[in-house]
Amino acid sequence: MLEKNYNPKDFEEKIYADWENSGDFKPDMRANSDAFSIVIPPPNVTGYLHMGHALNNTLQDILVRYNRMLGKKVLWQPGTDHAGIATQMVVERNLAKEGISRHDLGREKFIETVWKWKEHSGGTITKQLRRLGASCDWSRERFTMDEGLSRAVRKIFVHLYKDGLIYKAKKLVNWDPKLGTAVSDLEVVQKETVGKMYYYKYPIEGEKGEYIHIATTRPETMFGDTAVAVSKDNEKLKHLIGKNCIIPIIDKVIPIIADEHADPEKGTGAVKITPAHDFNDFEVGKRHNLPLVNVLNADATMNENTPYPGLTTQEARVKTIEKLTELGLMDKIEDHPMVIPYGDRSGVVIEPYMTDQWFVDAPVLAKEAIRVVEEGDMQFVPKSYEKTYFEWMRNIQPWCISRQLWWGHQMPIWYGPDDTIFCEETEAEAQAAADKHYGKHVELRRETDVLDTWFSSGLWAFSTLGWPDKTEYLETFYPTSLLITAFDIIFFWVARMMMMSMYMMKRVPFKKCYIHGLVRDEKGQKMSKSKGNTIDPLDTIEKYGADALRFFMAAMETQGRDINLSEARITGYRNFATKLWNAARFGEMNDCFTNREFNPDNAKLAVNQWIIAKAREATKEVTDNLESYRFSDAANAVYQFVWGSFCDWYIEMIKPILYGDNDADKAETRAAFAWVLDRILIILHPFMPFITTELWNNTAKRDTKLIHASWPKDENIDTKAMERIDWTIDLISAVRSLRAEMNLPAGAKPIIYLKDANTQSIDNLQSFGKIICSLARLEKAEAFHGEVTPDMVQNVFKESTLLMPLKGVVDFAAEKERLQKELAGLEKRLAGYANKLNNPGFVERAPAAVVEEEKRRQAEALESKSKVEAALARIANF
RNA sequence: GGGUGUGUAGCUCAGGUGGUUAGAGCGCUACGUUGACAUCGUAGAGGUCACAAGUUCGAGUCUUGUCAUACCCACCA
Repeated sequence: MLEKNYNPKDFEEKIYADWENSGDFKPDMRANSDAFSIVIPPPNVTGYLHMGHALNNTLQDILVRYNRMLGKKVLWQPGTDHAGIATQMVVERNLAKEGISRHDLGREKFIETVWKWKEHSGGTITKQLRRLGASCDWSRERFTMDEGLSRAVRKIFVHLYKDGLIYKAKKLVNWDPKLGTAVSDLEVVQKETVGKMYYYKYPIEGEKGEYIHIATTRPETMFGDTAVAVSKDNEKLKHLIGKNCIIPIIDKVIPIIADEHADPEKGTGAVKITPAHDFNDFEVGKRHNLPLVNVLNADATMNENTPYPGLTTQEARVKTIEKLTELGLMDKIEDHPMVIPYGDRSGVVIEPYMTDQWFVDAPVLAKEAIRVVEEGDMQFVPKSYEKTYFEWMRNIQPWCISRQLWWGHQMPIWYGPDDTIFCEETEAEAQAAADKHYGKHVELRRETDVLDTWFSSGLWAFSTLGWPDKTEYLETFYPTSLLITAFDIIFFWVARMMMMSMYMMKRVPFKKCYIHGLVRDEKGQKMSKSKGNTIDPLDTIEKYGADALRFFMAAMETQGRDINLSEARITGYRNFATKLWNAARFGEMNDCFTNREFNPDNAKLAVNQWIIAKAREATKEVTDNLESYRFSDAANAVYQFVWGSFCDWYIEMIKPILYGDNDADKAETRAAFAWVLDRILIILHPFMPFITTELWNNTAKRDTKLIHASWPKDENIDTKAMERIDWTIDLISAVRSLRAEMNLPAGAKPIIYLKDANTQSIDNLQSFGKIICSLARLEKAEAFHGEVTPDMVQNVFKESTLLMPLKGVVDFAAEKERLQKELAGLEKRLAGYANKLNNPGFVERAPAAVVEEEKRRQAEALESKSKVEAALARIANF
């Protein structure tokens, strides 16, 4: 028995628990069928589900469930990411509340604390994914820091190192002074700000009263200047090339050099060169062999190479300007719009900073990753993201993978007493290598840096399947079929997975990559905690059910576009679920589910043939659209079929049969109803797994669970059966329009005569007369005479020449009088408008808006007039 | 500066290779409690498909340009 009301909270969690406990998400490894696999984009282990996850995982689950029903061996591999920086920050923040820093604890204790915290609050997001209905094989859940995955990380690291593709170098990197670590280019966000441009001058050595004028946004870095550059094409300044100038305050002599980096059009034409604190200057420095002078400490305070050790850059800037002014060297200060780099996690200004770091030779790895996409071994959906990918891959820079953090994969690097590097998978192997190298036992020191989180994420597609071991799962499911992810992660993750897999596995990590957009708020604004416009998907699920949220995501997902969250729309899809629920209850009340013996190809009644054909047509549409990743089209096809065909027409049309007394017709119709409802449950299941399962379980005793029901393919669609009822529906709609147009009272039961009907329509009228009369509320529907083709009949409907004798139903005399009165009124109004608008005084002097309004009213009245005239003409016959 | 999108009904958006009358949901108007459903039904109003030129028998769809808008990358002395 179905409950009267659709209440998803009553069954969603129960149904999920049953799937999980029965192992329904596990692939049947013995099955002799194709494999389909997806690896989940691992959410942060300590994260919470947000709308982006809801979208991402709904799309994955739809395809996973669909492919499972196709009978494939399906694996959806779940897991979480250790999220180095993010997690370390959270734990540090928690410690800070107790007044403890990580340094108080020490590295080992701190990592222990993080693990404890992970155990404690790590399961949240996976529980939330279950609530959404994600049918991942949780028995295979992995974590990027678990032993197996760590082994994979060490192995590939050593491999890359020995191939010369990982190297250590002292380079200028993006330095996050708050976190005290290097970060990659991708982790830096540029923000527009209004800053100041400082213009001042350096005295020329040995030429009293001569100066070179420079401009900078960061005067405090002048103590790190090791040259001033001028273009050799700069007519005004080129005479200074080869001379020296003096950095004021510290009175340091530096050369004036020729370099094309100095654009005569910009600033003063002369550029101070600070190789240790600017990426461009670093390159200039390399070209001219300039020394590097570091002026900052790791926490971005000034160091002892400056007159202001310990001060912040801001404080030092003020002091420097004061001093320059005092020395009479300041020219001017101007407001200057500029872009400043910030750490995307820490939110502080990122400093270019000289340190020893580890790099992956990304330009080399990118080659194969580019080639396989060019050759179509991996395809982006939508295809346009290929360009973004190529653009980035072709201009890729070495990837800085070392982080001066504690939480993460410690690099498998050991140093000997003379700093010789030993890179091995285990400490024992490193020790052995070192002992051999030195010819005696030595003490080794392990590299303290950990790896960028994305290094381990880059291995996700194969490390989760058991690599480096040769496992059955790796054999069966690699390369994975598909990756579904958001566009903002193409560079971070997709690109790195491609590089890592091409390097290590010599195969693509996934054959296709579906990229979706962002979920924004109602107004199209990006959701963010700081704006306070985030909506918790769990709240939405609580209110409307997981099915409604899922269907919303599917229905809104059109390739290449962001989704604006709309509560009204989610409500609409909850209503859709209610509608389906009630339709099922209708079936139950009419005893449709007792006899499940039914062969749809043997249906005799036209309505049943019709709905079966429609159901098959809808199935094909859903199938085709899912195959081409057109989620919205697939969702809309089910929606239209369920609401527009099944509920609006089929149920209405079978009422006379079900309430009638032809037992054979009744039996067939009941069985057909059950068959169609089953079909709906099957094709809707990937989108709304909960309600469909609940209805499946409550409408029959089944041998197969819905989640494993087989997806219908290659069916014969009887278009003839569709046309007959479609014709009938058109006729009923036409009559209904006419009734409304003629203001017929609800109780009126007129007769219609179909003018010039042909044999087909005569036949249709005879077959469906009862249905037509019932749904259009007619006394009788009869054919007129003559030959008319079906599309001409349409025109007949259109022109309203459908004959509808209404004597006795409508008082024509009164109606005529009413219409004539209305016409007279309209004519009077029209005369008024014409009078006004023909008056030059009005047109010239009245405000334009008023004239426009008057014209609009005139047009409106004209339109009404023609309608009334048409109505009068129509009833003139009676 | 380089690149990629977007601009269609009051709102939010669909509209594979050009092809009858451009669609949906919400909102709006009128009617309706007819034995699944008011979380509903019936009917209806509402569009110069941003603008301009071009290709074509035919353009929302293709080309070029303009305007508006969003995002990505790089740089900014």
